[in-house]
Parts: sequence; structure tokens; C-alpha cells
Amino acid sequence: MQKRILVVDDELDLRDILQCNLEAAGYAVDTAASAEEALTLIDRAPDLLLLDVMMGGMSGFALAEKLRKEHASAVPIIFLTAKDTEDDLLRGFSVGADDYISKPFSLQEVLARVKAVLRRAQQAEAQEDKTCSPEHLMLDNQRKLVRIGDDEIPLSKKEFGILNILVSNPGRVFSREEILEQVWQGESYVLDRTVDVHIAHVRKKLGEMGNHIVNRQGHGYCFVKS
Amino acid sequence: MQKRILVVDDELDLRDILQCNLEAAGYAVDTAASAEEALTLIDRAPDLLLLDVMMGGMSGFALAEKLRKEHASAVPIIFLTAKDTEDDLLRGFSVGADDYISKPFSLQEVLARVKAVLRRAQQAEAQEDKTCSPEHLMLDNQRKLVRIGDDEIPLSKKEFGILNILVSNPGRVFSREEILEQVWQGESYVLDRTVDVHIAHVRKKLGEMGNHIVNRQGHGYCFVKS
DNA sequence: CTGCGTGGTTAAGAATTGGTTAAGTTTTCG
DNA sequence: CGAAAACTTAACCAATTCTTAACCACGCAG
Repeated sequence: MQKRILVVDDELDLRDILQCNLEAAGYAVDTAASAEEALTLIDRAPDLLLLDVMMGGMSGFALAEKLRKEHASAVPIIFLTAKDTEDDLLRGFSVGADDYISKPFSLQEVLARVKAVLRRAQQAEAQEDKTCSPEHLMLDNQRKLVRIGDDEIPLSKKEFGILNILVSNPGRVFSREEILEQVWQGESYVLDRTVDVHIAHVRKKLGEMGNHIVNRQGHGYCFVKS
Repeated sequence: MQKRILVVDDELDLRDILQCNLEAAGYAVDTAASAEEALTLIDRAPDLLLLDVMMGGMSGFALAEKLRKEHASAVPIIFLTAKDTEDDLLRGFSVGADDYISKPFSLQEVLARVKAVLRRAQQAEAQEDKTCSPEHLMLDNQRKLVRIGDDEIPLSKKEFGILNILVSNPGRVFSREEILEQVWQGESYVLDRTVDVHIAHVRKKLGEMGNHIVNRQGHGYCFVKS
């Protein structure tokens, strides 16, 4: 599955360079010029943050702390910084950094560290059962199936992708466009009604639990716990 | 749960310093003066390796490769090294390093990085049940063969590698990409369909037991116990 | 009531995926 | 060196999954 990386830096050049190279390496990349802008992009559920420490407005450290505390997010973070004194490094790790790269850095090094952190994060994510929801509905990322009580229900790739983003953000409404973007990820153009068909399949497979996938007319689909 | 760290370095002073400080930080620490000695301590199932690159005898890189390939071990590794050229750094990550610290380093930094890597790896360590399976299917790492009851079935290198990761994580679905990454380990580019052919070979060699290797269309292969 | 937008459902054709065999290449080993 | 084993690729076919289009049902405004 393609990984999404959010690059936060106030230097345009650096953002562009990182974006180009990361995209060339097969990642989906969002960029933000400030911590504040980054916060508006957190909804896109990045799998990794590349975060500059020194920025106008909120610093990278402050953003990281905010995410960890207020958003209860465990998204892996790699700090990029010119400050390489030991104190800074320690502060970075203390807010839960996963790595810390000092400028100037080589792109190769960034790619290597990104890959290492994502690999580790994926294993961690895979292990924790992504349970959310009413009555023991668990999405098992390792086995690519849904458990409802004792039943194990295998899902196809698209079905799993759709249910995954819905169940991972219960209550949030996803438009068909958002679902296509996240699950189809740049595959050739597909009609948004296709999502409906897959939703129908998932609902049928989930049985009674299928009722928890709700359509909000004109907005999209969401998973409700109630 | 207390974590166990294996420190491998040929300098006695450094070993002692690291051991003291890591133990003071609450870790259990084993030390080895060479890669060869480290191999004899792998049985103690360390949660993390702190591994010097430049050592007499087998190098740290070589040890890491050996562990990944021959022991199919996913233990996190942090390299310690005076060599901080980019090539070395990339080679470190290519053998699956989780971090890379250049000498001279501060103890604080080491502790911080150790903590970060262990945090990521923590959940992943949980379910490492080796060689499980129905009816005495046992993988013999030493002889590169699989035992089913009294039968001993020799396997080729790739066949063994594939069966190893599948059987070591029963129920978990591995994509072809994951299998290539783990078994082929950075060898030149190979089509993922190659995995299919090896899967077919393994299934045939396993006979009835071959049915336990299951494909989940669109996801990958997994070993099922039932 | 009619027209319009939205969403559920179904079925069929298209596209993708996986099992298998075979042939060519590389490696291993006597 | 030469044979055997291991590995990789390609091709064919079957099965599953995906996509599209069509048909309905529902709610709502005119």
C-alpha cells in the first residue's frame, strides 16, 4: 500500500526537492509551509511526518507535541533540522521523534531513514489490532479480514481498503472522492459510483453490522458506532 | 517488560560504558566482543542489537545480513560506527538497520535512539511464535529442510526462505513485495510472479500440507493452521 | 403529480489476479 | 568441463475481482 508523507518546512526549495524525490520513490506527498498549515492537512492521515524544527510561527517541536497530546496521534515523525546540538536532539526524541536528521543531509539518507521508519511503523501498526467499533468488530490488517465476534470474514482488496478508512475514523464522513483517492491511489480514472458497489458488497459481508456503514446524502459514507 | 539489549563491539571500554549506562536506564544487557560471539548470544533473544560496524573477524554489516537471512530474525539493529560516509550509512539501512549512530556519540543520544527504536518495535515483538503449525510441521534452520512427521523434505534456498516467513507468522498475509524483500533481500530486480513459482514448488513438496499455504487474491500468501 | 438529484441493487462484460507448465539462464558441485 | 539443481521469465488458462451501466426507490421542490 502506498504511504503518504507530509513534508513541513518553510523553505520552498527544500519542500520541492523533498516532494520530487519522495514521489519518485513511490510515496504520496503533501507539503505544508508552516506548522499551522500542516494541521489542516493532518486529516489526510499521513503515515509519516518530515518536520522542520525551525519555522516561523509554531516550531516543529511544538507541532509534534500538539499532535501527540491533542490529537492523540502516533504518526511517526522525522525531524529535519540545522540545529544539531545535543539538547535539541534530545528534545526531539522526548516528544516522540522516530528519527532526527541534521541539515545538510543527503537525499539518499533521507530516503533510507524514511524507509526504515515506515518499515518499523508498519510492523507496529500491523500488530496492534485495529479494533474500533461496536461489539468486537476488528479489522485485522495482518490477515486482511474482519472479525465480528468469532466470525472471520475475508475481504477483497478494495473492500478492505474502504472499510479500513471508515472504521479507522468512526463518525467521520468520507466523500466518494476521498475514498477513491485513498483506496485507489492514482489508478486510472474510475467512476465514483464504483464506490457504491463496493460499499454494498461490504455491507452484505458484514451482515447486521453492515448497518453501521451509513450514507450521508450528498456528503459521502461514514462508520457510526452507535 | 524489561528489554534485553545485546551490545557488540570489540573495544572493551566502550562495551563497559554502554553496558553501565543501559543497565542504569533499566535494560538488561549482554555484551559480545565479536560478531562470532554475538551469534552465540542470539539465543537469549535480545530485543535490540547495538552493533559496531568495524570489528575484527566478521563485520557488523555481515552479522546483520547473516541474522536477517539465515536466522530470519527481525530484531531491531542500531549500528554504531566511526565510518560516517554516506555509502556506509546506506549499506547499514539496506541490511535493515533501524538506526545508525556515528562515533563519537553522546550517551544521551544513544539512550534516546534506543528508546525510540524500542518504542516502535515494541508491539512487533509480541507474537513471535516460531514454528507453529498443524501436525508437527517443523522447519529445521540448520539443515534447511522441513519435517512433516517422520518425513524430511529438503528445500532450496528461496523455498526455505518463503516457507520460513509464512510458517513463522501463521495467519498473517504477506504480499509478494514483502516476500521478495525478506527472502531476496535487495538482490537485483526480480518479478514478483517469481514468488508464485516458488510457492508452487513448496506446495508440491509439502504434499497435502501444501494446502495450508493459501493465496488471498489481491493481498498475498499466508499459512493457515486450520 | 412530475421532474430532478441522490443512493441501493443487480447483472454482465472487462480487467486483474493466480495456478501451472515449459523453456531458458544461472549457479552449484563433482 | 559437464550435469544437475536452482532460479527466472514468459505464456496460457481459469477464477476472482472490478467497473460500468441500467433500473428502482426515495425525498423534495415546483
